[in-house]
Amino acid sequence: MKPTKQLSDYPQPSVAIDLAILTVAQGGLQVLLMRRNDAEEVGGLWALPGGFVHADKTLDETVLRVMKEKAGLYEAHLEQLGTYGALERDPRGRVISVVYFALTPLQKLVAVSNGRDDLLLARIEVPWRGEEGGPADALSPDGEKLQLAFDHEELLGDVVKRLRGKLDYTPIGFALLERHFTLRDAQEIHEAILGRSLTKPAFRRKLLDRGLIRATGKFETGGAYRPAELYELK
Amino acid sequence: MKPTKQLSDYPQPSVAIDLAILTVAQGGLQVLLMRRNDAEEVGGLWALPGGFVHADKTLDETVLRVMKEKAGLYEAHLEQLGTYGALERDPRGRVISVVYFALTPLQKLVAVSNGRDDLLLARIEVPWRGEEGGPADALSPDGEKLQLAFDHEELLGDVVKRLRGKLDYTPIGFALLERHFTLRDAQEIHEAILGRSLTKPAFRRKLLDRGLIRATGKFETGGAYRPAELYELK
DNA sequence: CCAAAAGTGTTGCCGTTACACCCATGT
DNA sequence: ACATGGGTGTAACGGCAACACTTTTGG
Repeated sequence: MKPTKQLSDYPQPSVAIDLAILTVAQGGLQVLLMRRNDAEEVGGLWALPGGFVHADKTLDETVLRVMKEKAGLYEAHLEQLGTYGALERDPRGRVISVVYFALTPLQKLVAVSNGRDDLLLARIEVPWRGEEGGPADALSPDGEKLQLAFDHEELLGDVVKRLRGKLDYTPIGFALLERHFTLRDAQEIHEAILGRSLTKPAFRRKLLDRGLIRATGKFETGGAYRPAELYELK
Repeated sequence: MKPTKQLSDYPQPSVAIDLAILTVAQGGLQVLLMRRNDAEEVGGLWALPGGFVHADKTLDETVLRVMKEKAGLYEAHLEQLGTYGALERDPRGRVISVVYFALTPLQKLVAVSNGRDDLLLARIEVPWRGEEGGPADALSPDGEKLQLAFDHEELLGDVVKRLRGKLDYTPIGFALLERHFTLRDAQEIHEAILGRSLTKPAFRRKLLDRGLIRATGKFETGGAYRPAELYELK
């Protein structure tokens, strides 16, 4: 922050962050989208929340600012995905975006998007399986495909790929659950992210044998039939 | 590229790429360092090659430019690691760096660094094992620890961590070998990256059973004792 | 024939899966 | 009592590691 000296004699790109806020609902991954109100090419399209990185702010500070100002969210599991620098990705000019994703349980998001017509929790649908990648589709609650601004479909595909890849060797999936959860909850989260069903006993033991979670001795209430035990992350 | 409209009313950071060019030699990971000749804080220190991203160049173009101009390398396995945006990481001003790493066989690098006293192939030493992370040390050929400019020690640690993590579920290690290689060559590469020894039969079969490599029918020449068969990546 | 390194066979361990079953609870 | 979902026992499979072993070459 002593801009007395010119660091580069060339015109520089702008730097922004884009943030994919993800949760699981109705058996599938969902992403929080925002309607652009620009008077330009992307006006009216849905897009990931984002914001420019100012010279006196770190990347993390900028992500937190966007998460709070644009989506009303104050904390979540945050992770950097990567940086996208294609020349024409933003029709307004040269913008390089550092992409982050946030994971949070559904309850923290519904309060936010309710009553705002510029925010939408959209279902993510990936047309691919396993190793490959590619763009992902965002679907409105009616089930119609939404056209996203910029390269955000590509980007959303990359987020899902990263998430699936890290799911079974990190505790990342638990960021989508409340502090106390049942094993069924955990399984549903994992199934929603992977897009396939898992066998119950295998899943249970995998979690327990790894020693990442701990039984609390408490049980869920209110449900019909036998209540399941509540667990928590160690 | 129609910068007619102001994208942001705030002062923007500069964007650079930093490139860790890695190879394996003498049983260990090595990185290509460059001596800074600035007249400022970092002058005289060793650092990763880097360069600013101009408004009309993509990130990939910039990485290729740096690799060619600064290190004389024309192709390699290239991968984006992440983006570093701490405020004071560059004492000259606010610079955000997108960090890449390149993997290439030793032979392509020795020709480059020979005869240039501003380039050095430094041994990487990581003071940690397994899951954890942290900064990595760069050692001169004499074995003395080099002080790196900026946050490059931290960054180098992150590169090694990523490399180790991806080593056994991607063919990334083969980027450090020539097109034809023996199984012993491959094992030495893997041992150098992981920093521990592997058992021969297990390693052989792991590679062969996965079907990633193919025997060529040719054999190495010139060595003493029994020649090993040459393999190639499928 | 010997040394050194290439390459193979056998065994056992361990994490994961599949399937069948028992258990606990609310209606 | 019964339906429903929670939770467990057991057996089989497959990847992987360790060890001992055989094979091939140069000297």
